[in-house]
Amino acid sequence: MKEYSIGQMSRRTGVKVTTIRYYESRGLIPAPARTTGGQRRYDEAALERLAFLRHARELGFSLGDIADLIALAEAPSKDCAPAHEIARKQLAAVDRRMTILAQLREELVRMADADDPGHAGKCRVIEVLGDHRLCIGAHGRPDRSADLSGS
Amino acid sequence: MKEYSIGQMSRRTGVKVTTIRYYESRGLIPAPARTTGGQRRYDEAALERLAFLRHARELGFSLGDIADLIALAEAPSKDCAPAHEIARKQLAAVDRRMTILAQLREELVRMADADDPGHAGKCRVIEVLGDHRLCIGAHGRPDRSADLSGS
DNA sequence: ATACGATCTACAGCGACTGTAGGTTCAAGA
DNA sequence: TCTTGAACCTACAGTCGCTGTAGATCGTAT
Repeated sequence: MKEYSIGQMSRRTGVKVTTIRYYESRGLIPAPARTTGGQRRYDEAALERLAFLRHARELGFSLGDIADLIALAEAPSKDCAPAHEIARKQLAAVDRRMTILAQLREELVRMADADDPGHAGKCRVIEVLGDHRLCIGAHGRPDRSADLSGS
Repeated sequence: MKEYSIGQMSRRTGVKVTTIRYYESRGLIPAPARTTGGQRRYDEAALERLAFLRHARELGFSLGDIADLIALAEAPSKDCAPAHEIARKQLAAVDRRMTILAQLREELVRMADADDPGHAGKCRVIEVLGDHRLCIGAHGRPDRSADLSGS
């Protein structure tokens, strides 16, 4: 059966070496076997778990959510409503982010090709960013608690 | 001329009180006038600056970028190429994020309405998340450095 | 005058990493 | 077999952008 060093794990999943160790320290992946010299050696299962982790992180799940998911997956079945709840929550968050990003993209486009770089003097980038009146209240919801914080 | 307490600033811009103080401590907004009792009193200009800040944050600019932008805006014109550079960088980042989010959204939708919550037993949420083979390498770029980190 | 919410400072803590220092191990080539 | 040099190890501090806490003070409406 195949064995992987932490570096190979990193290359195969795209998760940085330091981050893999961090995940281990957080209990998100089990402590792997070690060589006599103390280096980590992972098996196929560990590779899959790490890929799952990377995947879930990309989906925007917090490490806490992921831990919950893992616990759910390892618990003797039971009710999966909590898992749905987590997924739905993430979906809502993603939708929110996408909406904002779409609006923002337009403004950035306006900014980026406002005038050729090099032209000194009037600089639309700063102008547009400064002229928040154009969009204050358009995206975001002033007079309510900000939802800038992620997750 | 109107004056605003920090709480009013917060309500008007959607930036939390603590965050406003944080921005001040980071030098992103100037220290405002104070009442004899020591409470902050802001003017219209400060309100605009804060709105700008909120706006720029929503656009995905880092506080560092924003500081640069402010410096550029306050400097005696000069060359605005750096501002363009920042805007273009952000635009690229936004595009990247949107692409990823769009793909992820689909997976989340698949998960979220995989089966009605309540049905015990098989839980597609965990199943889908576990079956990362469906997407490993599809989004994200394994074998390259991960770009999970923001900004 | 009193009450009560808003504000003050200072500082610790969070999430999710990332980087550093200083040492050890492993695998491939000479 | 020996030697190199990349990869690995631990421990811990630092980053970013906030957020929360404690305990005191302020300001305004009644």
